[in-house]
Amino acid sequence: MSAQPFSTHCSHSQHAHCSDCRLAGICLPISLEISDIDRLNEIISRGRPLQKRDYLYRSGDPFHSVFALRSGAIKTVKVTEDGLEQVTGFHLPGEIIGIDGLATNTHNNSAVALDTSAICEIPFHRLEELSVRVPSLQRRFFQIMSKEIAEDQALITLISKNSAEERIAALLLSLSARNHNRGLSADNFTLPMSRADIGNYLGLTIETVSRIFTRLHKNGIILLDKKQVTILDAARLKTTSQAP
Amino acid sequence: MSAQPFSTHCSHSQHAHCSDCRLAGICLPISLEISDIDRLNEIISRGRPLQKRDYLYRSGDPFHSVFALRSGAIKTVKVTEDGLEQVTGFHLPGEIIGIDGLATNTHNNSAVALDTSAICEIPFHRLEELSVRVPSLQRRFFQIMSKEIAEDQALITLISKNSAEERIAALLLSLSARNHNRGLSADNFTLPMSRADIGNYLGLTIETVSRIFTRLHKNGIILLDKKQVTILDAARLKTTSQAP
DNA sequence: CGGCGCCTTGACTTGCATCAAAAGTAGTGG
DNA sequence: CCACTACTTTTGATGCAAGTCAAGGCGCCG
Repeated sequence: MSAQPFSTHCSHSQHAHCSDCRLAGICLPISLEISDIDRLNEIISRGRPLQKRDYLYRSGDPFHSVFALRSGAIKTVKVTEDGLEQVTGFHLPGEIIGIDGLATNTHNNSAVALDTSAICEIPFHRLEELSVRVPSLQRRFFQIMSKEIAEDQALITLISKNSAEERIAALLLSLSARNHNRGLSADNFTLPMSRADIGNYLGLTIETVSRIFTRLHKNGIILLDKKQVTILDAARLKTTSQAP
Repeated sequence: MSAQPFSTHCSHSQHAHCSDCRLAGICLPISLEISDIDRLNEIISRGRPLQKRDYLYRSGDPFHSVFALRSGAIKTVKVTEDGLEQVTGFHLPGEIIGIDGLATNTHNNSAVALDTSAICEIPFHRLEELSVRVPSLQRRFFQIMSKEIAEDQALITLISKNSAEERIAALLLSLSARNHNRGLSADNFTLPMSRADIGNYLGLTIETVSRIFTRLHKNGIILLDKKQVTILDAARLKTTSQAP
């Protein structure tokens, strides 16, 4: 379609190829052969970027695709019967979103952009076809689902067994590790979400979140300017994340 | 092997057939054709019952089967790095346990009998083979996995947004509904788990669990004798389970 | 009978929520 | 570019739900 060369490394490009993507090492193509990556690439469509607050999908939407996040950040949200929102996860580039709709053919979460976000859309029926020929892709899929379960269970444990300070320290460490995993700085990154989102996710009020941040700051463990976090003492952050 | 006829309805029998099982309507065979149930039945093995406190599998065990609970009750437990236990679910007859090991080929939860429990073991590689010929079985499997995700997310919401009283009321209603679904009384049942298990599951201390039970009792909402629960006022239990 | 789990009850403490208000930041339009 | 409004974050003061500590009851089994 475009004369733009495939070799671009701009993560917002709508014309990249999976094998060129900076995130190939952590995204869906993990452990695929080059030729399989080509086939995967063919079924992926790259739409326009989402703006902050845009929905990628809404609870109740019919399920026909899963999505890979190329840049930006996404939160997934579950709305309860009584209208409360529960943030169930924050998603960074290289992560796969949307398998939640697989069973019922309907998404039962909503996914919202926290920032301008570039997305790869992967039609699920094509992925299923491809899975038949590429067993490692099928396995990769089960991995993603059960990673979701493991993360949810880790969050249950975090919320029910840890103090406010421990929960926030754990979240910072998780974001740090995931940034590091993407080849970015482990000690210096931007929080893509609001304090309200953090509070909602961790079962705390926004006031408590704020107070804990200033406490961590005063203790010389982190530096905090607006949404920019610098981890000054990762070791101490680790210890404060652990239950006594 | 045995001369015992297949028509037995005793749930502890090691010689039942899926199509005879009282739980056929809610267990794995849901929506299968008779002939498919036969094929499913052939790959299921029914071992001796587990005794209270016996492990069905332990975290770290190699994954080769999923299990259907025929009678009794099972809790699933996740052990964190720092050695704390988190109860992640209670499982009643007709429910499927053990898919958590699918991705890594290793169970990352443990499953413990809360009571004498009869189990059907379903070797996963045989199930996969059968799935190829029986698409509805494959779909059923995805359903089970994503039901697990939905339940975990519901628990996250419950713990992070609801008071102690609301959490316990919600648990009682869940147990009630699941009993009813099995054709048993919705208003009168036995708690298979200890107060400590309930507290662990809901993120509460055992003292709080006990106090809430006596409060619900004093308010005339439930009757409680040891582990025997009678729901006197289901409507009021429902309202106390909801956030204000 | 005595010892050991499990559960209940009471008195006290505390971490976090709530309420309230100010300070900081962003978005909009004249 | 600044003024105006609206949202987000911080900070402080106060109250309460649930945790902690401690003691006693009850059923169970050797």
